[in-house]
Amino acid sequence: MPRATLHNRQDSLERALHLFWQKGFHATSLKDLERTLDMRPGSIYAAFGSKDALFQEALERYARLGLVELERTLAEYDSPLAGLAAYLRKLGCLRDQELPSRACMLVKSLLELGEREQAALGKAEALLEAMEAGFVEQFRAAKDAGELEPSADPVRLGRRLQAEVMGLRAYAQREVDSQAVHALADDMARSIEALRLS
Amino acid sequence: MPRATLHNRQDSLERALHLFWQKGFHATSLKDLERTLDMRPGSIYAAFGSKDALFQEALERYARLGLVELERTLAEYDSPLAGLAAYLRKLGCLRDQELPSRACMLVKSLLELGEREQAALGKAEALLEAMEAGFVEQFRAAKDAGELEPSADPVRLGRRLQAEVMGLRAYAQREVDSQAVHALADDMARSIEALRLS
DNA sequence: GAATTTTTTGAGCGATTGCTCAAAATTGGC
DNA sequence: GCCAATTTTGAGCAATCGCTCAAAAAATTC
Repeated sequence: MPRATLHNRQDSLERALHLFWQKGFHATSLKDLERTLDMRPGSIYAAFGSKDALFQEALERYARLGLVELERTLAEYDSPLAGLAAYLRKLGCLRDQELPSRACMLVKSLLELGEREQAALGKAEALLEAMEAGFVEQFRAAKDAGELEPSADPVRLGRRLQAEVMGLRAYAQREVDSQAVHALADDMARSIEALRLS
Repeated sequence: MPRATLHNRQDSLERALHLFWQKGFHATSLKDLERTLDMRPGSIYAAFGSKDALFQEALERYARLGLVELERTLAEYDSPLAGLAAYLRKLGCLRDQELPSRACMLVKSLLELGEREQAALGKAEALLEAMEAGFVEQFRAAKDAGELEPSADPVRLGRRLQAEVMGLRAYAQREVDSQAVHALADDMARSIEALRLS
């Protein structure tokens, strides 16, 4: 058996994710990828197939890591509602970290991609739906635990939270004071906490 | 004086806005613009200077029309809070109209543009700030009218509403049931109405 | 209708796009 | 050290990108 592979595939994917998340699909050229991955076009195509396919793999990795982060946060709290509130506050602090972008890559893709990138767009939609399903499930758990009033609708609450997260992270992309984003996340977290019965 | 101008500048700008709003900056090519405006490259450049400059003009027109729509809605209600709630519900119905996109063009631009389009990006940020300022002003009016409790902070409320609108319209871009978007907008509107004192 | 002034045209520029593929380089087994 | 297997290379393709500019077309004035 011959020549060991020079580049770690996972590591290359991570670098590509970083680049796509920062610049978006269209603004990222293959030259950019060649530079960032330190790979020549042939190697990139051998490893990932096409720019579009590489982007889709990056999207999936992004969403998987995001879901892990959500579940890790929720696991720290016995109360489902407290977990969601903590998750929102954590999102409000994303701004302080050094990340490719403060906005959600799924939302960036949802807003940027068109019919010509339908496969990737469909993937982004599906991943957003999975995120929303996670929120709904958590609200259902809160209801089962008696944290919510019996008339509460977990589907509507999950949808609302999904929209709030989208809004929070889009807002965070603006060049506003870091404190403003913290306050916004806190306001949203309080709304969740206010749902708690007595 | 010679040759009357063949194309109405305002009309061309409107068509360009339509195209940019739908496809975004990067995915819109000059060939697309030539087709949509029915103008040859030379004419486009004579009229607007560059693709970037045309995009910026389109952004400004978009924001101006959006602000007019907001103020028209608010003017229909004596109560500031009722006006904002009605505005949210109206946004929830955007989906039903035949528009270039359900998402806000300012947010699309905020998430898509990078350093290479800094002028347009800065313009999008400024226009978003103007929108937020409008919300803040409305909450201040609500407070002055005694609709809000004295401890309410119009700046935080305006920021929150801005984020909610961003989230609502990003959510509406998804291929979800139209009824879900209506329900989401209604939930947000109720939150505004719930701020009203007794 | 000739002269003047402005608009419109469209071929085509240099640069960049995503991508291909034959050749070179690199490894392990013998 | 040679062979076989696999990866990596990078010149370069066809297409498209945003854009330019000399020439053609059109409208007004006299």
